[in-house]
Amino acid sequence: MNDVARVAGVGTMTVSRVLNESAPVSAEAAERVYRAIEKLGYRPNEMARALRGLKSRTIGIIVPYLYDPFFATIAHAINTVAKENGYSVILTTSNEDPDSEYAEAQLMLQRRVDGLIVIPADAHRSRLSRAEFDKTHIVTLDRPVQDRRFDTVLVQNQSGSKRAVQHLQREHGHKRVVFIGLNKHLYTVRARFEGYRRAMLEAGLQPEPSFKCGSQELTSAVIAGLVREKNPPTAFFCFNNLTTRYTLRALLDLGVKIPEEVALIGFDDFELAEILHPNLTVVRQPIYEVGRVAASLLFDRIKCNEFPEDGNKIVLPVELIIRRSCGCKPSGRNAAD
Amino acid sequence: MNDVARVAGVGTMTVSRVLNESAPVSAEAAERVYRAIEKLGYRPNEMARALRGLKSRTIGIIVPYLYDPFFATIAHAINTVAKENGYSVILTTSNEDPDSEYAEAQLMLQRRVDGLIVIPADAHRSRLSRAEFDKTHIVTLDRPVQDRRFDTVLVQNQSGSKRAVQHLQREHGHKRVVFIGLNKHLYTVRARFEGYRRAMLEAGLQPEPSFKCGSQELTSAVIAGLVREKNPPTAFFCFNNLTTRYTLRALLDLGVKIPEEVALIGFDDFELAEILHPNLTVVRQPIYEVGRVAASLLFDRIKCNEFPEDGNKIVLPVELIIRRSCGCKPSGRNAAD
DNA sequence: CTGTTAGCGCGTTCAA
DNA sequence: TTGAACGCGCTAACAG
Repeated sequence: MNDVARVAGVGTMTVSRVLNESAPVSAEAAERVYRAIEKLGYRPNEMARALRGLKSRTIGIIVPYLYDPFFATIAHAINTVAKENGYSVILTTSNEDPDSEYAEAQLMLQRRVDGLIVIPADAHRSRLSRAEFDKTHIVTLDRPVQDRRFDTVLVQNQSGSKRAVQHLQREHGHKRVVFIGLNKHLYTVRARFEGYRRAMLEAGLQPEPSFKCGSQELTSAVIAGLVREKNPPTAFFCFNNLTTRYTLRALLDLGVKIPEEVALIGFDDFELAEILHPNLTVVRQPIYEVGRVAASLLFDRIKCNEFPEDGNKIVLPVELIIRRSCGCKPSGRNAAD
Repeated sequence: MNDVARVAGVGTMTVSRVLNESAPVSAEAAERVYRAIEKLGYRPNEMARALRGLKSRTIGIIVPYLYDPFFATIAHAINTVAKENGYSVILTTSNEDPDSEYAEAQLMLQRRVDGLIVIPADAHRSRLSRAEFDKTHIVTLDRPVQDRRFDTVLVQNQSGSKRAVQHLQREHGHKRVVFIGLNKHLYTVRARFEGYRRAMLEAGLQPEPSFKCGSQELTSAVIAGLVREKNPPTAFFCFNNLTTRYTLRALLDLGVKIPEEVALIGFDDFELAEILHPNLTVVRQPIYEVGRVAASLLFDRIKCNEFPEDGNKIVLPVELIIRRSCGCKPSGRNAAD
């Protein structure tokens, strides 16, 4: 910057002012500065700017995994909004481990991020509400934490699940619907199970969850056991993409026909759902939108620099996409909602 | 840091030395410093460290899109290696646009990244070799740029494609195999097409590429036209995941049976490939490995701080995963390779 | 409208 | 072994 100032024949402050448009500068001085910048290929050092005490123009994102398309899409959405706001994004993964999440969040603080967007690893053991994060804006998404101060973006997990299960019950007469979950620690598993449970209870039926479908092998074993029973389940409701895939695979290996022998609905839509045979009926969540909204919330906070007692809790709607795996005919119509 | 020094009753330099282990410090002084750090919850300001002229302990990644599982997986791999090296990652997307890529790369320089890993948007118009990047370590992957100085990680695009097409020709007797590409600008499209082309020419057959399958609609139109011909193609070779999906969807809509009426092999494996009906035969590339190797290369450069005339060019092997869509029986065996 | 002074938090250089 | 002074590149606050 000194060089620029010298070449332009002005003081460093004038250069700073030209760059930030923070104060009026005479047209000719500005012109000389621009030429000097061009000539020297000068770029301001963002580190120094941040150090000087203002904003780092950087936010952090912590997701469990990046290879999961759900999280990747969210990261993409956030990054897009960040760009629109002139921000950069530091991204890292927690591997669903609260300790790792905490360590990464601390590291981000050390890098002086202006805000943090987190998909919390474990709601119960989250340490994000510790005092050290008091002066950092935090938005959580997909899963909430207890701390009321954080803005949170969720989807209609419970009502979406309930609607899907009711579709199986009311339109297709299913009595024995089994819930396939990943594990019982995840907030989303519990919320979606609760929707399923209510639909079952309200229909006078017995909820039957399986929370041990964390791998293909486990899922295959569970499904095989179920299918071999005297009165096997006539439908499955799968918690997410992964469990849907495991269940599909297990059913395929067992030679069980969908939807003739058993019906299936999954939570979370994906690209190949309508290419699979049969097309999968799913509860679609607005993934990209979740990311966008979370990022917008964060930038609002950053702009106002407010730390409210109670953060916003935004719940985005989901949509039941009727295809064939539930037993409906290929009309391509959505559920009336 | 001043506070820590005061509480510990030492100078700031002693604190610095304890933190960096950059010089011997008496055990008792170190102990007092540790306690003061603990008490105050002190964390060093990474910005200031970076500003002081050394490393920022941050690398940048630029990928075209994040919602593409291929790129997301690579980002995940890089992030994992970065963590192992105590580095943070700034991540952004170029949207396949060289201008955007250039702008983002510049921004990363302003943030003083120690190195950059890029999936170049367009090999021909890349501006990564400009002088401003002379002092930044850059590794490219998936696609090369002309600049010989960069380390590059690629996969066997050409030989992998050739092998797949030869499998269609030799094991299943296909004569008319059509190549489905996304567009002709992408390096990977050209490389994989070249493998296909050679296989066809060596078999005395006419290569037939379609480079206009950039969307479902376009692909469906192309496939529909082809299928209606007098002697329609008996097999398709799809450039990547996306074109495979488009082609599959088009064939499905037209009611064409795979592999009975036409065979299909795609480049790049994906989770659902063995759940689809029929299971997809694919050329599998070691995605995670590509990311890992690229990151290792970058950290080697950062450690040695060398800027060689000629960078390494590493080509990772691919594997033909034989499933059912090529016409093979469901034996589950891989090709002999 | 413009330049000067000071300091953000750290690490290097030097002297004690 | 330790501390004091200086400067990395930038900008807020004040003078001019």
